[in-house]
Amino acid sequence: MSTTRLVVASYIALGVTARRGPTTSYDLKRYVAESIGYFWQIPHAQLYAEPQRLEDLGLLRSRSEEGGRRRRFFEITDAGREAFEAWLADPSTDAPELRDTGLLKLHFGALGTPDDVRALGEHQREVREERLQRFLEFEAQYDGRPGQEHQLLTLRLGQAYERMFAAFWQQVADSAEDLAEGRVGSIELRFLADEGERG
Amino acid sequence: MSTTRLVVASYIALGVTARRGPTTSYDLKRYVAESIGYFWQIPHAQLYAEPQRLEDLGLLRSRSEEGGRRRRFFEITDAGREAFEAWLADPSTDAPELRDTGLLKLHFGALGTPDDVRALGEHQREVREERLQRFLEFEAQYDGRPGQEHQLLTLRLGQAYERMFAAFWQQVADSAEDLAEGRVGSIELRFLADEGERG
DNA sequence: GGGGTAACCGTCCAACTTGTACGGTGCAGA
DNA sequence: TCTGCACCGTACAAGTTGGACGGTTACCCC
Repeated sequence: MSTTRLVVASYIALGVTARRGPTTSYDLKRYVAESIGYFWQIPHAQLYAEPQRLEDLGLLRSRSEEGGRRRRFFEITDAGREAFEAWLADPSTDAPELRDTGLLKLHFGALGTPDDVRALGEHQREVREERLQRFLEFEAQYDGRPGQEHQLLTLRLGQAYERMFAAFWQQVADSAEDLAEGRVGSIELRFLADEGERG
Repeated sequence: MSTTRLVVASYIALGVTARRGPTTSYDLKRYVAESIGYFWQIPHAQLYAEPQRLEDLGLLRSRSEEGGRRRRFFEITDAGREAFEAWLADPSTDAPELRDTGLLKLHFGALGTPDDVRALGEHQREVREERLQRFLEFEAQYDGRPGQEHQLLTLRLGQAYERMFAAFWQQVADSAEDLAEGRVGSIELRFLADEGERG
């Protein structure tokens, strides 16, 4: 943490602070848990270390409460806002990662039994449907205040995403036997068939 | 690395070794780079440390070449195979993660300009289409040898996945202005419309 | 055959990250 | 008043990371 390079957690801290005004690390932690955390966990220790570092770099400033909980509020500086906006304006990103142990188990499926694969498919479908359900509920909570449209869009993507995975895993479960017998061709992957015609 | 708990990298080492027979850490590194690595990077240092640890746990055994490169080959033991198969047979998994800086930038899109969002959308669409292209080429390389069906299925999912993201980002680019003016409702997310009717 | 270079193979380690344990404050309800 | 829970933050041991380094073999071109 002694380097001057900004990492993703830095921009989360800057972005949340820019949006919310005075923000404690605890606020940051909750913000992440309730939004970004659903697809990208940040260990909370980092959300305490990072704002400190950003203050040293002049991108945030802080003031602490005198009494009581002595909470420490961070605010974004002009330099911080500039750094954040430069990041936003740069469309390039690191290679996206997808850490899905279920897919890894499927990858190695041939080393197990068809029953393993079917059970995996069914369980993963359930998990994905629960997540979908949660995401649908989140959308209902949106209150239409301006400034949330972009989040809403990521939420919609999340919904589509979970739907796609649920459909995928359902097919995996349905075709576990076929797969084991080498008939991968018979799996149509219907869930993406309509997509193929998009032009 | 002194604990006895197995992590994902452990199962990758066990699985690849089970499938390939005698395997060096370097082989492991290449295997990961050419398959799993496209959605889940494992630092190579871990692929050297992990087999050593697994040998200490009795799940792998090794023998080293005498001369030349003194390569160290690992093989799976019965205990190792058992541990791996138990893992495969367990359909539960850790919460999947999706580390996508592009989505994060979109999340904070309201703090930037519509042009930022459009540029982001266009760039991300390109990136996704390149990945899709690569995945389509991979499929052409499959030789139909048995035992690869499960990988092929994950590859197909990867293709659907990239297609979906490409379509999503295209829409983001197309609707950057609408978004900035609060008209998120006008974004149909066509790319998932057909999905919605799935039972 | 010699020289260059690229792929092969592995180790090391300083810097960084992570999870977990801990310790305290303030509020609300029993 | 007491008890529990949400709030708020720190500390640090253990583990992870990426990049530098160093040697070997195969191959190609001259």
